[in-house]
Amino acid sequence: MKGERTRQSILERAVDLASLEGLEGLTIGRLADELKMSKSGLFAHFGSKEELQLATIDTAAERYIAEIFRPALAEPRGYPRLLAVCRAWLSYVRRGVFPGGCFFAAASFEFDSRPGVVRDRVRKMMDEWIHALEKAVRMAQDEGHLSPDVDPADLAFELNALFFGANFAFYLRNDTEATNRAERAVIARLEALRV
Amino acid sequence: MKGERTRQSILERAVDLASLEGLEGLTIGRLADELKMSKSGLFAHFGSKEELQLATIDTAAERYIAEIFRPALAEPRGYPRLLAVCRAWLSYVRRGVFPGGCFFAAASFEFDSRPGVVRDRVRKMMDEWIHALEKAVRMAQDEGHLSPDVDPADLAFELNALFFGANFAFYLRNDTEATNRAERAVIARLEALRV
DNA sequence: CATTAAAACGAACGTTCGTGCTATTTTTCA
DNA sequence: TGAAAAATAGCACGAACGTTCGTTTTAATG
Repeated sequence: MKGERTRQSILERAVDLASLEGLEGLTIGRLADELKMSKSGLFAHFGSKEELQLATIDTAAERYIAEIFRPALAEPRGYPRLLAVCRAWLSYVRRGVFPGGCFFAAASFEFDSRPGVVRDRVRKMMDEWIHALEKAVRMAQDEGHLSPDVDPADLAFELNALFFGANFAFYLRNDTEATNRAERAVIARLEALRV
Repeated sequence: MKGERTRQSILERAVDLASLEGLEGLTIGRLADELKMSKSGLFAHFGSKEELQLATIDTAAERYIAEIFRPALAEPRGYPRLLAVCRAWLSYVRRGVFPGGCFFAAASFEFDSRPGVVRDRVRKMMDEWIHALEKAVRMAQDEGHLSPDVDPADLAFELNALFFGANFAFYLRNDTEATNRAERAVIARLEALRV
């Protein structure tokens, strides 16, 4: 009972720290210090650093879903919901939901060439994300809101690229216009496909 | 004399290693092992890990420029050269010029929220890259090949996003269609702006 | 060929990493 | 309230980290 609460608070911190320092730069000692716990006490919750990393990814996924999907599901399916997902993504960058920028963009580039269970988990999450985007596109087509000619996988690829590009320009280049550029591009692309 | 040659071979290895493990994951001991050198002998070339990281970034930049710009400069300025840069970028992903995927995409996401001279160097390089892209766009406009209505910064943002998106899909998701999707999107966007 | 400077080495420093024990404290529940 | 269980702390470990040092090997030069 108590353990579960502690575990959750450890993971919330771990997510923030990992978004700043990377999943590999995430360190048990530093995490314990920040939480005023002993290394071993914290460690006991996970049994290995790898398990901590996996649990951190899962916790970040919950935050991601809560920020991106939950609000969009309130919109009617089809074009409005698709647009809501896009807007939610850009708002999530602007608001700095993760202090070091999108957790999954960072983890994706950190682990894209590092075989192992951590990479597998990141990849699984990103596969699900892209498939969810494709599904949103397909629904907009099914509702007759969007041209049936566009390949959902292609459009999902493009939208995701604009999101990651906004994250890059915003956090590395401090381009305060980044999310606006991305939003204009998204809307132009979607409006052109609207039927 | 000899030292300069050694230094260069160290840096070439360092670039490859850093593209796989990250600039922070790049380790002097591991690098020395791979090159069958002593840690201290290698270390003496740089004086600190930070200096090694900076030199590694510069070496990666040379490879980047050689792969992306050099071939494009052979094309006539304007639309052909702009398109050549885009094609060069996607080819550079497909051919795995860096074994762990684009060095600068990885470094950008690794250091986007980590103040310090390393971040500053990565940012400087990426600023130059984006400005070069904007310049290519502006030249295409000046030549009368591309609509003057589009903001070069906006278009450069979009193109770069598609490149990074291709790198992401190719290396993390093993989407072999990634570079084709990106190429289709690039061409569709540019053709629509052609005058 | 001898001299000198440059380059590489091996050993050690203090620190931090992840992990394994054992003991102690805190929480839970009959 | 007291026994059992869960959670946390303390301490130690071997390995790896970046870095420093004095020494030895190699290369360049008169």
